[in-house]
Amino acid sequence: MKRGNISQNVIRRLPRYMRHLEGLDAEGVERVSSAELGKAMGLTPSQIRQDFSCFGEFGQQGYGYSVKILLSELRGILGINKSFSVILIGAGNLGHALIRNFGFGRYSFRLLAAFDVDPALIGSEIAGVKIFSIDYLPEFIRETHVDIAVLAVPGLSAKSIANIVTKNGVKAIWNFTNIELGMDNEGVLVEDISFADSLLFLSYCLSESTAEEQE
Amino acid sequence: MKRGNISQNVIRRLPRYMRHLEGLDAEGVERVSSAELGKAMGLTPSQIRQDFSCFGEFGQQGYGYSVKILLSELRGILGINKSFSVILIGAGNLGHALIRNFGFGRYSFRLLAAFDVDPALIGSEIAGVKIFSIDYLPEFIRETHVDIAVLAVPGLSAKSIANIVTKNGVKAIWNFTNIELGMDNEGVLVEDISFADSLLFLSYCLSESTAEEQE
DNA sequence: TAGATTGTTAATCGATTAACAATC
DNA sequence: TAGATTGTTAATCGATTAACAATC
Repeated sequence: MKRGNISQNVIRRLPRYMRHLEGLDAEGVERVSSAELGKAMGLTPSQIRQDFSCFGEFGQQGYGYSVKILLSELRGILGINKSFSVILIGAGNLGHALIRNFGFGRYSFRLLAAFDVDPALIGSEIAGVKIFSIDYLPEFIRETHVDIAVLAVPGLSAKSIANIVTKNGVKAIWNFTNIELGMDNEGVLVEDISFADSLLFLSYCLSESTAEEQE
Repeated sequence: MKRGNISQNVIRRLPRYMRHLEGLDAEGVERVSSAELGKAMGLTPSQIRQDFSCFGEFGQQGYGYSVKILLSELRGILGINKSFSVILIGAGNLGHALIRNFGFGRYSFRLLAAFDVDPALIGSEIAGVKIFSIDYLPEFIRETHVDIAVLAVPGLSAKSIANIVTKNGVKAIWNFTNIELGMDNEGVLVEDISFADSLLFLSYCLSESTAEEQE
């Protein structure tokens, strides 16, 4: 499987493809063409075929794609079969929401533990996930293989915790704080979820559309 | 201000510019050149100047940009001075997190009210925000101008609630559910925050980088 | 004035779309 | 076989980068 210079645009579309195909699979649909999928998702058939062809030949001329086969290929490409291990740092409201409602297991992520500074939380359990003191974090990471650390802490502690986890060998950070960690921690992958950026995009669009109405 | 065909790429960079400039402003920095800003953000000076020039001429030759002026221009462009009104639907863990920790007020969003189905929550207040029964939602929207509805409900009720809010005149939906609303509700803006898509992107990158090591 | 840096035009690069031979 | 649809190559379109005159 020789690849590595596939554009981010393509990769960011893969989870969407997967979700749509899961939907079709759940409905009992067995085959789908790039034309049908494109119509449902608002993409051109060309783009869909180009995207898939970055990774292999998953379809059949004259037939289309088998939903189940394509789904299983996409799962493989996205690394779902690797069952990456995850720890959560910060068990506040957002941390609770992630543990209880996100469903790490749905895509085979293994949520091993959560960490917090609050003595009222330490030692307790949420939906089967134990909450440890953050003091125990470095030791835990050294003793246990952790792929991904979820940062759901206040912005102020983001940088110091990012340092702790990267120093102790975590490979990736899923960053919910509004602090950009990118530059400092070379070698670690960082994926930001910025609520503010997302809402401000909406704000821009609203602002534009109301401005048009007044013209 | 004649514009309207500015690419999404540009617009999605604007909040990042704003945050960096807020940082500089807080440090007391008064001026910044596109070269300095580019270095700090990992962008080319050319791109930064191109981006800004979509909206006007905010700099001075030989000097650069006044941090305060640029910041205020960006705020204007993003619609922050319009103080858009927001309601939150779903006051579970994620809803709590948004009310308590997100800080709608920081960018002048006015969070008017929250809605939920849980009788234990209805009538209570979180950080000054009242929680109403979801039965009251249509009436509330008709009586009060609501720009943005935040959907922090379980996926199953996403579509029906999206219909309710759009029918009653809400202009935009900030969608935290894993349901894509785009196609159905024509005329309403939808911005998705998909936790799963974001984590799966990380999963892909991790998967690739571990594959490389084994070569 | 000389140096610096913008705003903008032109050049390059990459991503999307269209077309079509291959083939199920 | 005939019809349909892929995978891929070529064409187009758009976004980023480079260059430079304008000017503070």
